[in-house]
Amino acid sequence: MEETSELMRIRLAKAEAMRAAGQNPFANDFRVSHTLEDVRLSADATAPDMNSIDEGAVRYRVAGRVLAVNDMGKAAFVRLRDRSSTEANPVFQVYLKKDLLGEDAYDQFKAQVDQGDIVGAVGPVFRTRRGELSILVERFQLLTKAYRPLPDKWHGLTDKETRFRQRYADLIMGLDVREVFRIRAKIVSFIRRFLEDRGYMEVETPMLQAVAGGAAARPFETWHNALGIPLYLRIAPELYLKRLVVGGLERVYELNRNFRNEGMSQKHNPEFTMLEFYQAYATYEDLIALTQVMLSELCVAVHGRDTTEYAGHTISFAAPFARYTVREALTTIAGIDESQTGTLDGLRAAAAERGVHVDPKASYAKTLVFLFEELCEKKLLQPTFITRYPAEISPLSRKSDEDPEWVDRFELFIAGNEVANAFSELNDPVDQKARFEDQVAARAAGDDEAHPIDHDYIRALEYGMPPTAGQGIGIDRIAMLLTGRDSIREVIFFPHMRPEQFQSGTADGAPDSGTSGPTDDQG
RNA sequence: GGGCCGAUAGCUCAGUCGGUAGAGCAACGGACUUUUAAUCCGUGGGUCGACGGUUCGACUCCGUCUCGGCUCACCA
Repeated sequence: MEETSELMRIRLAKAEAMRAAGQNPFANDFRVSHTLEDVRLSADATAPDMNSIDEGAVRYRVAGRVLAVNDMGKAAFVRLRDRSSTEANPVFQVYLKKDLLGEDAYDQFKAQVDQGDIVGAVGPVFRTRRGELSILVERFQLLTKAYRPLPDKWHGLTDKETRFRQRYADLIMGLDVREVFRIRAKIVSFIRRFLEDRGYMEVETPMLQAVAGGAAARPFETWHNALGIPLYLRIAPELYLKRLVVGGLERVYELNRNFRNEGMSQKHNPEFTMLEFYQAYATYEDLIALTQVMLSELCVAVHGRDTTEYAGHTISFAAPFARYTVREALTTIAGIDESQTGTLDGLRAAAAERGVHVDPKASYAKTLVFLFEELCEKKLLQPTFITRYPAEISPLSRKSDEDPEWVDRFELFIAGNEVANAFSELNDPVDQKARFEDQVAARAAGDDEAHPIDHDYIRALEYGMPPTAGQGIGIDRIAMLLTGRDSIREVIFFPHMRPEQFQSGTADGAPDSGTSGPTDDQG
């Protein structure tokens, strides 16, 4: 019988008492005229003291969640929070006086309202003796009874598991959390505007794909009953976006979710948000220029300046960003002799000298990139473009005109993380088919992340794709960077976690409701 | 997957070298008509993550498990 806490039972009883008195504890007949911040902005300079309120003063109709109540018997301050609340102004207080509100209404307020409830209040503004802007309440209404009590008003929610599982409670209490997601929303809308201003069209391509291509990752697999076939959640939209470029759309972008069935960490969530954009008649060099402008303007849009603080470092988005080839990075950043970076034996020797274990079966291309990731990546704090990747590990990239062993590709690193990957697109269908076949061979040899062949994509290229450059940017990582968060879970509303085990019959009785938990023999 | 750490009231935490637990906030009753984490007096609230073992006795010790955090590995 302890399924419902004492605190909740008391609140349920208060709602029942309201119903018995003909009142609705979940009313929806209150209209708001101003957010709490609107009130502050429109009245702050002019608010009179309580005894000087003009008869005809503006009446504000506000609503919000009750964060705290200071009850002084025949008067009370109620502190409200709404969508306009910020860390600078976390609550706005309204003042209830028994003589003004009326005895019945005031007694109802005291009998009905708890912290956490959502209420509406109407009245003129005034300034208290201590100088705080407040509303003198002439009408007060409980709009939504909260059955569950709020977390500690001083400490808020701190347990990360609870914060992520009950993001709603986290957002009620944590104005800094709201701010993170406001910045994230701003990032997304800025990028959309930025690309649309340059003639890009936003498109949506399949998330359920018969061939999960466009990247090297393990996909989630599902089953389509009607067609009787397996389908995969996309690991990237790349191949579909390029089909649209073949179709003549020339500048397209998609900003949406990808899914990868791989490990979770502070930097990886099974579903994550990726921007991909493609521009015909452009090269990866054009995208380098575009990316510098996009990111520095984005940073200014978010912070008002082109720098951001991350993990104790000031990251500057002032163009031009640093730029190295993979080999140059190994020389300049890891201190490997240039002569060693040109051969597999040289790379192996350099790795051995530094105590880095490399796969003895790995090719020159794989070893080169592996060593870059091991020795250089984490050191790239300021935005840095790394170019000239090996063709072998870039099956969708255009080979360099000067040297077909390399491709016209860059990755962008900031604060030690890869945030973008871009290249001039391979648009020769014969070459693309050959590269796919190499990948098929690699898969047969045990590389389960080798790219699967996509025959329809080859057919699309056979119609002719204009010379094109394309880029992917990890939006979650950009959001981490611009909000100073060290975990991807802090910038995703509902990060994936193992499902909670609920006891059957949670809130109110319903004894034989749940029990649907599989009673399996531990896996 | 490995290592380390954690799980005690609604929330934030303390605690018991083994004798079934405390504080603050929240709640409940009372006082208080300008408070600012309001204040003052009083009260209730816990299967101490789960299961097993040792023991006269386990919240505490041991084992297993669950969930989470950090970290390493993996992962463009």
